[in-house]
Amino acid sequence: MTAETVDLRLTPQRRAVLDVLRAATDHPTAAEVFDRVRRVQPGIGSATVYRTLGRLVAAGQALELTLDGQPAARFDANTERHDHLLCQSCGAAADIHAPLADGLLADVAARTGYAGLSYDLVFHGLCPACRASQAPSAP
Amino acid sequence: MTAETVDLRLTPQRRAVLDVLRAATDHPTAAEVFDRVRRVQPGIGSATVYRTLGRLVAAGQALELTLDGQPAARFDANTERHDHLLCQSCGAAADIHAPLADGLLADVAARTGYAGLSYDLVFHGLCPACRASQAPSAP
DNA sequence: TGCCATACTGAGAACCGTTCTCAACACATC
DNA sequence: GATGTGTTGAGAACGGTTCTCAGTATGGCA
Repeated sequence: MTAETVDLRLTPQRRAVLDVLRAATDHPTAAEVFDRVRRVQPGIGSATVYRTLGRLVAAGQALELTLDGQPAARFDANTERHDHLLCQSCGAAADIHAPLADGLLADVAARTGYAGLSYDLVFHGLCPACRASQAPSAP
Repeated sequence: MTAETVDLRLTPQRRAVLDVLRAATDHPTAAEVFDRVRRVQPGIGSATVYRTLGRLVAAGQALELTLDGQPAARFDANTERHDHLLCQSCGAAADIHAPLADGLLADVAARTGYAGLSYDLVFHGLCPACRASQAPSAP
């Protein structure tokens, strides 16, 4: 099935949420998605946005990320296998590819007896902009 | 400093929270910690438990984990570098060591310009018990 | 075209985990 | 004992999310 062939009725509200998510590169929270969707669908309610995000995640059309220390979930329309990089200072979240060593997943499965293993890998650090702004200046 | 030398006054309430956390192997939520602490300190309030957990995390005496799809944070008194394994069916969380390939962190830092990188690695799968209970039985 | 069953919507209440506020208390120091 | 500081417990408040429900839109069918 193509990315368009969602297993749910594609109402204008749902299309708007999907469009906002696909246009976003900053891993918006549900509240941010709601905000952006309201610009094109002013009458939409927050329940609809939450419901739609949940459906999209369930249908594999979006990913939900819960990042340490952040109360609100973030959403990502990039459903390709990828990892995340999080700035501890400004909270920015970026996508990155940092595949695990070959065999690590199989090794973990063999050691633990778990089946159908997948993983989430999140890097934490200080982004270049925050490094620059926090660098100690000469006195 | 030793594990006992916490940078805060060690009141009976704080000791009880720390004891509960150290005795736990199941990554309890704050509510679960509260529940267990109340068995030994019946008068303790939830605010004290949340405050203490926050202090312990800030002091490096405990780790806070926020796991995808679970609204409540979980706590872990094992502050050694380790990863986690999460059962998608029963929600059990286990500790595991699955170190990243040498140089991956440096590679990510070099590629992205981020500094002071650390990471969280969480595996998802079906634990042996859930596998057994969900195995299709012959008709 | 009209009817029906079903799915979807928006508003707001409810819920849950967490944090805040504040008066009372405990403790160390003098 | 007086003082200052940090801690406590109760409960209110908060933010994010889900639930409820009446109204509406949609698709299938005759």
